[in-house]
Amino acid sequence: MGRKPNTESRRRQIIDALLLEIAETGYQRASTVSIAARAGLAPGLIHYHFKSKEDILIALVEELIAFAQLAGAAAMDGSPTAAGKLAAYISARVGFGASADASQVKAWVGILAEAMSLASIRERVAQWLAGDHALLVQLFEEAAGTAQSRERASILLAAILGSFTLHSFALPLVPAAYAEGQLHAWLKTITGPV
Amino acid sequence: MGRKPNTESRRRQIIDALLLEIAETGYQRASTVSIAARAGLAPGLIHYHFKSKEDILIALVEELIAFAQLAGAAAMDGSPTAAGKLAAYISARVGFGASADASQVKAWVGILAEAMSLASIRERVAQWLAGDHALLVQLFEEAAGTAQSRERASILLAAILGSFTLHSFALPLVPAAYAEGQLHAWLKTITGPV
Amino acid sequence: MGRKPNTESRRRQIIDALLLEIAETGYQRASTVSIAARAGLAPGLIHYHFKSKEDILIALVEELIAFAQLAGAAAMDGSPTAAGKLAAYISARVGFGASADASQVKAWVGILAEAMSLASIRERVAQWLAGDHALLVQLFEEAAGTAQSRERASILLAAILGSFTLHSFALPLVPAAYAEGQLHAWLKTITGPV
Amino acid sequence: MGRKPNTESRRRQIIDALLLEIAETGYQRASTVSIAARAGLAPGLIHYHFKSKEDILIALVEELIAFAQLAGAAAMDGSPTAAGKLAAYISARVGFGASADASQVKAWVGILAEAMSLASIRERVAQWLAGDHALLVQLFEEAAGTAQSRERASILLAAILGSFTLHSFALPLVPAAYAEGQLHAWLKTITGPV
DNA sequence: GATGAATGAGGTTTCATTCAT
DNA sequence: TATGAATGAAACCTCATTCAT
Repeated sequence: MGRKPNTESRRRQIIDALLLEIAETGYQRASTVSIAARAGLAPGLIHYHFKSKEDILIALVEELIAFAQLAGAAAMDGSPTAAGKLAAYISARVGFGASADASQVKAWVGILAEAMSLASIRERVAQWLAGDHALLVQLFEEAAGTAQSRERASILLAAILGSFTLHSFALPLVPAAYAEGQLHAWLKTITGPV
Repeated sequence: MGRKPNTESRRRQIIDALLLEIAETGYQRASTVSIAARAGLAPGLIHYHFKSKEDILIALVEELIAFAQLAGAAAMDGSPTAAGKLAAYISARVGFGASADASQVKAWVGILAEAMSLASIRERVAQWLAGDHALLVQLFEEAAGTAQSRERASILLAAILGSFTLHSFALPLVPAAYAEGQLHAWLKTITGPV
Repeated sequence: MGRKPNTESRRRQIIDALLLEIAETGYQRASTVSIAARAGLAPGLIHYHFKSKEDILIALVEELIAFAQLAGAAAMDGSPTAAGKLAAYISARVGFGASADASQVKAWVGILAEAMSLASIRERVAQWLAGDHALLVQLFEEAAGTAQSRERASILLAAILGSFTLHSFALPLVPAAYAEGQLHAWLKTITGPV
Repeated sequence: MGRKPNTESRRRQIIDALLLEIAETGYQRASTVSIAARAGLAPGLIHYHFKSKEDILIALVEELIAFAQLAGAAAMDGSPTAAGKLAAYISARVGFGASADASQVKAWVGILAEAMSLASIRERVAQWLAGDHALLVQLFEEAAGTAQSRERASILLAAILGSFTLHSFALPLVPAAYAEGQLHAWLKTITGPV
């Protein structure tokens, strides 16, 4: 007796709607009403399932981070060597365009922007970036020695983040899948051929 | 009779105030009142000198682009070779920390974010990026042949943009001036030693 | 077959929860959800047992009035004289701190406040006050003659109500059980020693 | 040149409007829109002159307290003796009905109610009550010795507060100006005839 | 040019009440 | 009876823009 809880599916609906809204218009321009409309829900329902608009964003960020981490871990598991793991990491991060969702990339750009002014988001994203950075530093050390491993990890992270931004601009003369190829080529200059 | 026009200095005051506001809280959270307060002006003056809030942002973007182009041109002028010009371009873009203002970098990140949802800004920034991209393509062709020049120009742009974003997070373990060194090193693997 | 009705106990649960909510945050700030939570019930149950939120308040007021009347009647029954009944009435009303619940006093203050703007509550409370006032007038007439009996009944009622309010502020320098002693002393100046 | 500030008169308009709203419907039921309407102002103007709705209430409380303190001080100044000051204090507080505004009394009842749940108001009112209490204690000590001075100050304060509440109910059989007479009579039983 | 008040649309959030299960 | 989701009407507040002086 009693009604079956459906909070989980509703939360997913709302989070997905926010992702699309961010991809199209950005977090600030996404109103709770527009989010509800896109999710096909009544406006008041948003705040039944989430404490605040910011809370939805936090949930979305958690989900995207979890997704990225799973994808990265799965890709790296296939390679026994540090150099191979680095290559796998690159492919997992910038190998979009084929399977991965274009909206997700755009949403990431919007989230990185929001992180500049929203402390809760900034901290969570910074924590994630720091974790990835530490992982990359370790892999570079194993694959190419201690020297410059922190610098290399940094420029790799920067190039990945920047490729998201550049991708969002959809410049006509920027080739479709340049990032993966270029980063693999750069990696080889450091670790040698796989 | 009449007072001497001070529109130019007032506009500069307002634009500068917006830059700081964007760097600290983002464009959307910067209100016209807060911009005026930071500029030390009365709120009503904002719309006397600018048609709208968006107009201030456009003016700021124009100024930042002009500044970047001047800096880039000045740096590249010193080198006769294409490889040298590429190196100079890199230094001009990511050699911040020493001279350039940290607020400017943060403001760029905020502007890139705003470009995602504000058409006028997106178009202007896209045009600028496209121009730089074309320039880089040409330099890579001169310095290293036709093959992959568009890909190389793209990853370079991405790395530069991403280093702005990463810089804004101020992660503790990211070295201070990694970008210039790493990008120069990468450049040498393509153009050979200068 | 069927379940045994538990409406009465459910109603009591809800009414008790409202009392605590009013004592802590006031009637307006008490939401039906928070009342349900405090009662340990599902939100939907509130409106199964009560037509509206106001209805719960009305029920609570009825209960508190009934409680006060019972206490008063019981106390006065022990005294054969009018002066004794007045003394007993005073003790029944302001002799809190010992047995009576501090929450009840706070709730009364909140209810008196709500009576200012909620007609249904105002009328019920006014009716009760009028009844007590009439009773006090009669007792004062019996105990000290007709003159000023209405005035005396009024100031006594006022002092009792005000002591509730003052009690809620919990001022450090207000003694714990001043009201009973002072009102008894005042009473003696009118009726003479018991 | 430039527009003349009129914030002071606007703030007064808004505060006065809130007083009437509280007297008629209570603080919680007074919406910012209804306050603005009563003041004859546009809704948005409320938040130009006040940070929040609570802020208006705080300003109103400050004004009412200042008014009460002035009235009390003025009245007490006329009497050289402690007993006379006590009598003057009583008249200043409960001598309403003739000149003083009935709305003010009702507003006080609403404010005392709000103090139960709004910390900022509670603290300010408590501070005021504590101040008056201390003053009364001192006067009672001068006029009638140390014994019970705190108890007497307390019951006097309670009777005053309660007479406000009772006044708001406008019970038909409660005489118009009972409080002043009864409290003066009570005072004489303590200090002796003036 | 300059000032600071005024406007009103729109945003997020709360919540009493209803309803499907 | 009971559950918990759903609804939609406010509520408070923000703010770009306009206007009177």
